[in-house]
This record gives sequence, structure tokens and C-alpha cells, in this order.
Amino acid sequence: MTKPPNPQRRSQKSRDAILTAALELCGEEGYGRMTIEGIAARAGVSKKTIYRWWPSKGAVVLEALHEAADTVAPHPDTGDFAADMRTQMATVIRFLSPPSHAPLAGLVADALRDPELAEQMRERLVRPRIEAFGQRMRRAQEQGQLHPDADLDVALDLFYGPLYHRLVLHLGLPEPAYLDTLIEHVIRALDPGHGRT
Amino acid sequence: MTKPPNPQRRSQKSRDAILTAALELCGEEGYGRMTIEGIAARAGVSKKTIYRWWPSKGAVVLEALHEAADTVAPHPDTGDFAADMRTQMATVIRFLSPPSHAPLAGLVADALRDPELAEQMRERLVRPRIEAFGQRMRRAQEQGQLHPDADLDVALDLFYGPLYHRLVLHLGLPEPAYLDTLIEHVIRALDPGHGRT
Amino acid sequence: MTKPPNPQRRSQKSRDAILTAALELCGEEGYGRMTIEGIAARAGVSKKTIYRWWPSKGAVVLEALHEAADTVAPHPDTGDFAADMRTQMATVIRFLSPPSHAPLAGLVADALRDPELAEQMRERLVRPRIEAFGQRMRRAQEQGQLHPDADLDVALDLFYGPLYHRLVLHLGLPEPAYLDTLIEHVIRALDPGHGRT
Amino acid sequence: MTKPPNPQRRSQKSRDAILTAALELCGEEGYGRMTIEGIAARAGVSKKTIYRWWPSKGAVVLEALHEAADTVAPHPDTGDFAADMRTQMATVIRFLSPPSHAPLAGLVADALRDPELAEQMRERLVRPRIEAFGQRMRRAQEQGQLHPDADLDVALDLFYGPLYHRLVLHLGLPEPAYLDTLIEHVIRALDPGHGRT
DNA sequence: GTCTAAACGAGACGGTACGTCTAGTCTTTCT
DNA sequence: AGAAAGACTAGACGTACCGTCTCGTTTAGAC
Repeated sequence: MTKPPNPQRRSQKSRDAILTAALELCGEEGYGRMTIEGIAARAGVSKKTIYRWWPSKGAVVLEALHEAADTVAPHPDTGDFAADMRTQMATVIRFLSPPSHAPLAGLVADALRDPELAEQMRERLVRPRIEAFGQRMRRAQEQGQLHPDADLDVALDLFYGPLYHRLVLHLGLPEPAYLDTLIEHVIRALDPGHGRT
Repeated sequence: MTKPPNPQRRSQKSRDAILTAALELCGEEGYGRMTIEGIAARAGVSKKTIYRWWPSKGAVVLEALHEAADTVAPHPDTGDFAADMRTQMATVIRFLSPPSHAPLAGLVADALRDPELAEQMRERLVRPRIEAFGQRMRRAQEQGQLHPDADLDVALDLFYGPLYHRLVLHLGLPEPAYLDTLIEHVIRALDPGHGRT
Repeated sequence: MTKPPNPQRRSQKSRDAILTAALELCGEEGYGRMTIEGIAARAGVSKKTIYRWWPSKGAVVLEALHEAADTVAPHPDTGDFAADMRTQMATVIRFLSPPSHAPLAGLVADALRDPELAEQMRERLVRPRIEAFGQRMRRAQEQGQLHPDADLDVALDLFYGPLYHRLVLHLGLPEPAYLDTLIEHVIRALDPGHGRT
Repeated sequence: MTKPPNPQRRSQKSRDAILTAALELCGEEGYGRMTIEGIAARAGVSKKTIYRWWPSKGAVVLEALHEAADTVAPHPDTGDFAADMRTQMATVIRFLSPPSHAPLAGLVADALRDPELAEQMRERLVRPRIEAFGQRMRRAQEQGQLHPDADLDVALDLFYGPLYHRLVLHLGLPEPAYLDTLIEHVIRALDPGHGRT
């Protein structure tokens, strides 16, 4: 019944102010204490304008992260796969700390109870990063730094699983030394040639 | 200043009704839509009684899960470590999948924004299961099914990390065949003898 | 600072559509539920166009009523003053009764909280009708049907006061028989010869 | 579905604070600009508490007026009916004039678009005053100051009609001298013995 | 077996944020 | 330049829960 707004007439200024305010407030007060009203006030924007373009607080944060994310944690390629993974994962860890103020952690929490948001998060935020990881991994295989039969899915699970496991069970994100240990184990796991003789 | 209530005079009937109502409502409406008011109404209990004994909705669900959990996913010991892990992890996966995932997923979501709850969850729900996993792993080492130098933390991260990673990023929990692949990789990773020649 | 629009370039079509839409909506949904947005939508006109020419919803309705009113309740002159008053007042009563009372009652309500609108209503809608009543009364005096010293203000108050009194206190507008009784009383009151002996 | 609140547990303090705040705000900002939010803030009360006991702003003002009204305009009885009417009507006029006219005028305006409120206003605010007027009038008849056949309804219409007529059409409430003239006319009208011989 | 203190049910309270609504302004595009 | 379309800021609306706070009413341990 209520016809959708016309995106062509959208105010770029308001959009930017909203996304900026959301990230700021998330950092200052934590995702949980941040409210739509607070975002509107900070951005100097009417609540209506937020509700016109986003269905929920999570959707705003998702778009803000999407906007910022490409520059945040790219996969470097220095030629040393293990070292590059260490660099990239350290960035991700920094991005998830501290959990209560991390936009991504809040988004993860909301997505656990909002399937629509979960799908958006997966498709817009997660998938592209999985893709980027896949490309880096394939280069590592071509350069002989990773076994050519290594499975992308398994690699993803073993590299990043520990991070989210520790994040959501509050076991403490890995320290650098432990991160090295983890990466070493995973690379070994991905080499099927190392099975028992 | 408000003195704590006397646990000796606590009504067992109310406590049980509250925990039962919480799990029921969680299943029926979802964790997010469940409210303290709703639990009180369903349990035939005053809101005050809930707030007297628990600080938050999450704490109620945590206790309800704690009550139910010991029986949920014990670590079997048939003598075959890989097979036992497969069995146990399959149980965990079932527990993390719809429709039964609501209470735990909701709890995880709340804990991401409530450090107090996060600590309770870790100490009461997670730690005991880590301990149980540790015992099973040590037996596997004694029986020569796992390398004696295998690191407990790494093992935990690599076995269970993929599950939570996939849960919170909504990538779909592992199917049985893929679960086998994962376990195989992890056991290989835990064997330092499989390092480069 | 915003200069007034040039009335010469005003679109007659828009003006008519707005006034028509206002009266229609007033009848269909009631004055209170009618909105400027609704009028604009119904008239196929931009809100801006309404605000350009009228300061408020009340002003639109006022103009619409003004347009329609001259033909509504003229003072007949059959030579019988009492009978003519009965006719005219019956018309007014019909105008103040459901379902047609919506525009005027709404206007009256708005004017009670908007002095600007109140003044417009008095000058454009009320004054001309008082003038018309005055002319009819003076003819009645010339024809000897009303005492030559009868006071116009008092006559107006006593004839029409009961109508508005009953309208705004929701006491029910006069039935025909009671209207006769009222008119009889008023005409008697206006004859100072009928003072105490 | 939503069961009504229990009046026995109602907080008298909140009720009084709300009614007081409503009348104060009405005087300070005017009925139209007064909001439920404003009343709640001024009274130090939650909006919910207002909505729990009253359906609308008008209902609050109605109750506040009802509370205050008995003491406002009683019908004196000095033995001189005309003089007493003059006194009482002057009080009413003062009550309907700025700045004190705000609550009643606002209520009248709201009642014109809210039938429920209109009925409440009539039954709780208007009827009792009509009854009081009727009693005074009957005493005047017994004391021979008013014709024994004088009609209560007509008397009410002719005495008070001019006040409301002038109020809602913004013609200016009667000055004292004109009030005398009016009363004189009305008393004459109510004496059927003064008809033409 | 009373007595009595505290836990209980019920639910009203002050708050906060929600998501919706309309007012009135401003911007863009078309005629 | 006027008008249509409609996005914008502003802010009140009425609702939902929150967590706190009385109220009487059980009820269980101590006397």
C-alpha cells in the first residue's frame, strides 16, 4: 500500500550523516545501547528518514560496515601466504575488539534473531570477503605455498572459525603468538600429503 | 542496600515454572520476542519474583539451558576418538540448528552486549563442556589415538570453531559428510609429526 | 523574505480542485481526520500549492464554505417575519446538524485555537450573514412586524444564540415545534411595550 | 483483551499532578499547543499513566475542570433573581474570556470532533450546571420573581445561548451593560402574560 | 500449634525507545 | 515562474517493556 520512496531523490547528505553517526555511536556507547533515536539526533536527521531507507538498526550498521569494509581488511599479497594470513587475521581480530563496541559483533547478535538481516549480512558483507579469501588462497596454491588440493571451505572454517568461536563464547580473541600457532596448524591440516605413510 | 533474598525460603515451584515457561516461549515465539513480562504471565508468577532471582532474560535462559544441558551432549568414549567426536559434534550441530537453536542463539546474541551475562555463560555453560572435551582428548592421547603433544586450545578451536563460525555468519552448519572431512583435517593438524619433511 | 506568489498566475483549476476535495473529504472522513496531505492527494495537487495560497486546513475550508454559503441560507421575505425566521433558522439548523455539520463545526473548533482563522471566519463568513439578518429585521420593523426600537444585537443573540449554545454543548438542536416556541419568546422579548405594567 | 486497571491501586499523587499540570499548561501555552507528552513531563509522570486512566487530552482537561468547576460559578441566591443571574453570568463570561477561557474553549473544540468526549462533557460538566440553574429558576418562580409558567429549556437557551454564540463566532463576549440589557429582555420573554391583549 | 518475617501474586508506577503519523519546508524536474 | 512530486526536519502520537515499587496474601521456619 505504502509505495516505496524514489531512490533518485534521496539525500546523499542525510545518508552519509546517518551511517557516520551509527558507527560513532556504536563505538561510544556500544551497539546494544545505540538507538535509532540516538542516530537520528546525532545525524541531525528525522527518524522518518531512517525508517524510510532501512528496516532496522542492524540494517543501518550493515550498510555502514559494507561501505567501510573493503578498505578495512584486504588480503595482502607479499608472496608469503602464512605471513599474509597473520596480517589479515590480526586486522579482523582488531575489528572485533572489544566485542561490546564492535559494530560487527552487534550485527552478528542482531542477525541471530532477524533472518532477513542475517541474509543481508551474509550476502553483502560475508560473501565478498569469502571470495577475497578464496582468491588469495588460490594464488597461494599457484605459488606452491599451499597444497593444490586444499579445500576452500575447510580452509575458511579452520582459519576463521576459531575467531568467531572465541568471540561468541567469550573465550578471548587470539593473541599474536597463539595466532601463529593456529595458522601453522591449519596450513598443516590443509596438506593431505602429510598423512601417515 | 537492598538485602539479598534468602535462598532457603525460595519457592521451588515458581523457579521451575519460570524456567519451563522461558524455554517454552523461546521455542514458540523466539528468543527475541520473548519478554520477562511474558515469562511471568506464562509461569503465573510476578515479575518481581523473576527480578529477585535473575538479573535479566538471558540469565533465566542460561539457567534453564544449564539445567537441561548436562544430558544434551556428553562425550562418548567407544575407544574410537574420531568416531566419538563425530557423534558428539553431530549432537552439538543438532542443538545449534533450527528449531532447537533458539535459546542458545539468543543467549549468544545477548551475551555479545552484556559482559556480565557473557561471563556467566562462559563459566557455567561453556567451561564445563570444554573441561569434558579436554578429558576425552586426554584419554585419546593416552590411547595413542591423538599425538601426545596435541594442544588442547588449538584442538578446541579447530574442532568447534567451524561450527560457531558457520552459525553466526549464517553459512549453514556442516552436513555429516563435510563433518567427517573437517574432523579428518583437524586430527591431521594436531599431529606435529606431519610437518614439512 | 519569501516573496508572495503572483495571484495572476494562479491556476484556477488547482484552486477549484482543492476546495472541492476539501469539502468532499470533510464529508467523508470528518473534519478532524481530514489532512492537508489528503486534500492534496485527492485534488491531484502538490502540498506546496496548498501552502502557497492558504495558511491552514481551516483557511481552505473557510474559503470553500464561503464559496458555497451565499446560496445556502438566504433570508426569505414573504412578508411574515416570524414565518421567515422559522424557515431560515430551520435551514441553519440543517446546516449545523449531521451529516452536513462537519465543515462548519470543524471550522468553529479550529478557530477556537487559531485567532487568525477566527478573524477570517468572522469577517468573511459571519459578518455578511449578520448583515443579511439585519436587513431582514429592519424590513420587519418598517412593516410593523417588529417593534421599531428592537435592538439588532439582542435580536441576533436571542435568535441564534440558542442554536450555537446547543451545538457546542451537545444538547441537541431544536426540533421544529420547539423552534416555534423559541421564536415566539424572542419576538415578545424584543417588544419593550411588553414591560411590566 | 487488555483488561482495565484497578482503580483501587491508583496513585492519587499522580492523578493530582496530572490534572494540575494540564490546567497550568493550558494557561501557559494554550489548549491547542498542549500535548500529552508535555503534561506527562510537567507532572513527572509516565505517558502510560495518563493513557491508563484517560483516553485523550480532552478527557484530562474535562476531569480537571470538573474537579474545579463546582466552586467556580455557583448560582447565588440573594433573593433578587435578575441580579443573581447577572452575577453568575458575569462569572461565566470571565471563565470564557482570555486568558482563563483556554481549557473550556479547547474542550468545546475537541468535543466537536470527538462524540465520546462530547457526551462526557455534557453529562459531567454541563448537566450538573443546567440542574443548578434549574433549581435557582424554580426558586425564583416560587418567590414570584419569574412567571410560574416560564419554560426551563427556553430560559436556558435565552440566558446562556448568547454567551456561546458570541464565543464560538468570535463576536466578543457581552460587556456588563449589555449583559443587563440581555437579562432584561430574557426575563420579559419568559413572561407569557405580557403578550398582546 | 502459633507467630512472624519474608517470599509471593498482582500490577501501577516512572522511564525509554519504538515505529507511525502529519505538519510544514525544501529540492528537483517538468511544463 | 508556477506547479507536481515527494524527500526532508521536527516532533507528538499511542504502544510495549523495562526494572522498581507498593500492596495484600500465602507460607515456611522458629518459637
